[in-house]
Amino acid sequence: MKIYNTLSRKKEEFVPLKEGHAKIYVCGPTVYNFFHIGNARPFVVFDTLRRYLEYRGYKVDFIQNFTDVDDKIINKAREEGITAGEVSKKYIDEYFKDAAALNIKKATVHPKVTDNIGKIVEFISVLIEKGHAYESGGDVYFATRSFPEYGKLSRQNIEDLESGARVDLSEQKKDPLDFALWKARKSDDEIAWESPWGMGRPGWHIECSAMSRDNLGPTIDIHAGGQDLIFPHHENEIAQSECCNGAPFANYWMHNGYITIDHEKMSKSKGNFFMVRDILKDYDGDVVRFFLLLGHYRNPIDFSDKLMEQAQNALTRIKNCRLDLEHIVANGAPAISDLEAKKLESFSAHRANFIKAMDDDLNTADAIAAIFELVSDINTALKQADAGNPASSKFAEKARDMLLELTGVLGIMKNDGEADLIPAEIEELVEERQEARKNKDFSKADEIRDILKAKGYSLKDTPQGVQVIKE
RNA sequence: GGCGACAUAGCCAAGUGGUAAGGCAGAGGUCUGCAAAACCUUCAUCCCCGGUUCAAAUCCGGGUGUCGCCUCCA
Repeated sequence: MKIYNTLSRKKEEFVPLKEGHAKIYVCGPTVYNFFHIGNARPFVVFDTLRRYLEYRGYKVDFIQNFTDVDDKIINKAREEGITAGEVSKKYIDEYFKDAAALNIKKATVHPKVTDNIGKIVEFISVLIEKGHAYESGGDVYFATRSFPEYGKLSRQNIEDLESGARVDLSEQKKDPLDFALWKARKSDDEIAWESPWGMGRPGWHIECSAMSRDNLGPTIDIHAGGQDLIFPHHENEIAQSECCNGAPFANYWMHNGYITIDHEKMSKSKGNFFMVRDILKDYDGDVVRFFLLLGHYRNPIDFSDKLMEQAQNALTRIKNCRLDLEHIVANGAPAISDLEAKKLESFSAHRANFIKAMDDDLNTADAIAAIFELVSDINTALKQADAGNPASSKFAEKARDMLLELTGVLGIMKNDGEADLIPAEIEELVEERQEARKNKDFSKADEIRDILKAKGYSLKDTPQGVQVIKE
């Protein structure tokens, strides 16, 4: 598979450190609020990367951290009169609820900063010993100029950065480019830990370096996150890790594009954001996920109700196909026909196209197109079968399995197995309607259909009998 | 000022040298008691100007426009 590597600005063949294994670290959320659709994009995109690698037979170690100490968390705790720990615990729980709705798998490990203070302190100590960091008034700073390769990820020239840097006189840096590894406690109510430099807490960048190494070792295969993390966050991580470990930090850097509102970046500071929690009131989680995978992960996606509607309608086409197949699996003809067997064989071309697309830097848009082509072929086959001999259960089962195989890689259709059982009361009404139809009492039949609709069940009259769909 | 991305039909969106995928919406038709779904048909020459080439949406140069990073941010 080819992956676009931000480090080289090229698509490169993915060659893992160890054959058949992939070590991936994704920057996770700072847990002081529900996450918004922009935050959701990397979770969904890189979860899809993980699913795809697993589909291709890789064993994937997937680490996504929680930043559970930070100014924002401390401020939120003060506002609400609770502890920072209570704030982060709450939003970690909420993260898992929304993530589950979006069908995002749990990481292999979700390390938290507060569980790793000792390792972070040790990491910083090594940087000081090696002359890459210095203590100043209880703070510790990374000496940026001690790392000659600084700027290699973001392609920033260190002199240009210097001239553009904002000078903050309140800080005790030796150089404006230096950044904090450890922050001294400023007031007694602030959460803090002991360290060789006094009470304080880790800076933002150092945590990822420390937790990545702790879980995956000094060099990893893929480090991923949003484009806005390229500078300074990921640049700083590289500096810290490579200075400390004396080894390359990550071989591949992947960065997803932004979610925009009216073509402007969605961000918490601009206030133009939509929480996933709120979006889920109007749309299913799989629609949200599908929407995020409709475009290439490196391009921006504009979020709007209109586009969500489009995504919902498109996904419904795939879901309808699946429902139709399930109905035939249960009610189809017993024997598979030669024509059907032939059709099934031809479907493998769609699988091949799907793989080809995903192999090309995770081209989910093309992969989805392959799924739609499969859907079209299935629908056409079912249509043809209607004419003469009815579609068989076996055919429907095989076709459904392939559909679920591909949609499963993208995680766009929840596959909790069995469709919801239809209550006896509903079954009775359906029977009653069938009886009415048989007697050509169509007004009664339509009346019953309306009643069922009101109860949340819609009906389709098919050659294989009536299909009941729970909405 | 430094670095970077993008510009394809009404809308969304693939395609990086060989004559425009896929989806949504729309139009016409088939099927159906009706409905729903589905099926068939239909719907673009790729921001502008130059250049390279037998051949360019695709490469090069120059414009125009939109957006982003350089400050917490996915």
